[in-house]
Amino acid sequence: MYALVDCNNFFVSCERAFQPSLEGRPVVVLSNNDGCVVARSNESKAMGIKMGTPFFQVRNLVDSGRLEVRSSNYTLYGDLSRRVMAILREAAPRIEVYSIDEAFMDLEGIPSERHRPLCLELVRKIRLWTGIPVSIGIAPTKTLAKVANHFAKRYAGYRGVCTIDDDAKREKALSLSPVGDIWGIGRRVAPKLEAMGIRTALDFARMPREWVRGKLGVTGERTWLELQGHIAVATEEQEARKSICTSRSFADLITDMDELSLRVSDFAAICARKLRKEHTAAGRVTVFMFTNRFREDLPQYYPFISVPLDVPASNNQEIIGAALKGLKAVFKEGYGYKKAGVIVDEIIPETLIQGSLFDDNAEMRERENVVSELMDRFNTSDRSLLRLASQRPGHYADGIRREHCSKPFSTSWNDLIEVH
DNA sequence: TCTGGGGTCCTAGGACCC
DNA sequence: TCTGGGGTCCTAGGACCC
Repeated sequence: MYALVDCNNFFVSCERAFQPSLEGRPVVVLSNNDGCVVARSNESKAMGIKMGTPFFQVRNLVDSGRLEVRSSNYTLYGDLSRRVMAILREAAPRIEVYSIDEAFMDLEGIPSERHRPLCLELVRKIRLWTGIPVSIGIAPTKTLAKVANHFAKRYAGYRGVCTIDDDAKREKALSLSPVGDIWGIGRRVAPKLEAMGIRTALDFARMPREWVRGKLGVTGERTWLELQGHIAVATEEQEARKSICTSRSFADLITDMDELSLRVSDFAAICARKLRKEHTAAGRVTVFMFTNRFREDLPQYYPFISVPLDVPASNNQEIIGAALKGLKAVFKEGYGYKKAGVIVDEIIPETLIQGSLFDDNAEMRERENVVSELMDRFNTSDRSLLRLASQRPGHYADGIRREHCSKPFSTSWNDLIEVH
């Protein structure tokens, strides 16, 4: 059996954990650059505010005092996530952190009569120790655990924990779930299924396997199997990521190559830092940029360029150097850039780096690696005290709109350094 | 005026091989 | 005019997730 632990309205709950005045109020948290609504409290959901709503469409509610708003504060959310996951790790032999606010626990080895009491205790403990409310769904497959979690979240009677452990419960739950709510059935496929009269998860589960395979491929077939109670979505060991992307929208359009270079340098430095943190190196650096697609009155340009590295690297000098080389190759004057980003991929463990036959810079690389590691000891994920001259001074979020940001309540080391 | 960011997997088709 | 069959690997794009 699996238990899916999912934090309720996670970003909003993180804000509430340190600002009790938000409790019981309609609250939304915005995406980077204060662009869209990405998290909502139950109260703001009840007001009809949809996920992804552009902020300017609900700003009047904020101005008139009917809605609370916060810019996203990932330092805070990341820290609280880490604390929640730590509690789960103590409770179950194996957990898979699926996203910042969700984890699957493998309940193997725990007697079934203990499942619900254990999970009820976890709900209580996580709330008490971190301030975050969570819901838990228990079922024989991950997809069914997702379904159970929906019910745990929706109906107070479950006290935060819902179990699907027999066929009657399974069919009842599926019959009450719209097909589009199933994990793995997305925006594109759901309308097609509905048009064919498949409206609930149970309708879908009752279609013949071959039909599902033919219409939706192996991924659809896996979802179908999981709804029957057959495990088809495996628990992967946490492997190294295959790509890392750092990108941001800007508060204002950037027209100047030098200004854009500073941003791209920062994005590349953040990517390189993440590589080093995971003890990996990338074989390719990709740079992209976008003009503002909503400004149909302005000329549009969205180049995308990859720069291969002779030898996979993770130091700031090489990653930034490659990114700037790409930027110079595609940058064009006369456009207002709204967003840019850097992707590093072809990632391998640093222990597997092989020198190139034509690499006569091995010694220099070694020095650059040492310099980057030294920088890591002084920098945080928010701010670079040590940086290359091509990067910007100040906070990484400078030039990105964050007008409603709360403090990093649980990780104030940053600010202490600054005060000293 | 204002519209996010970061991932994974699968598949089809092209390049290339024998 | 005629010009096979069967693989693998890579990549771009689509679909999905949070």
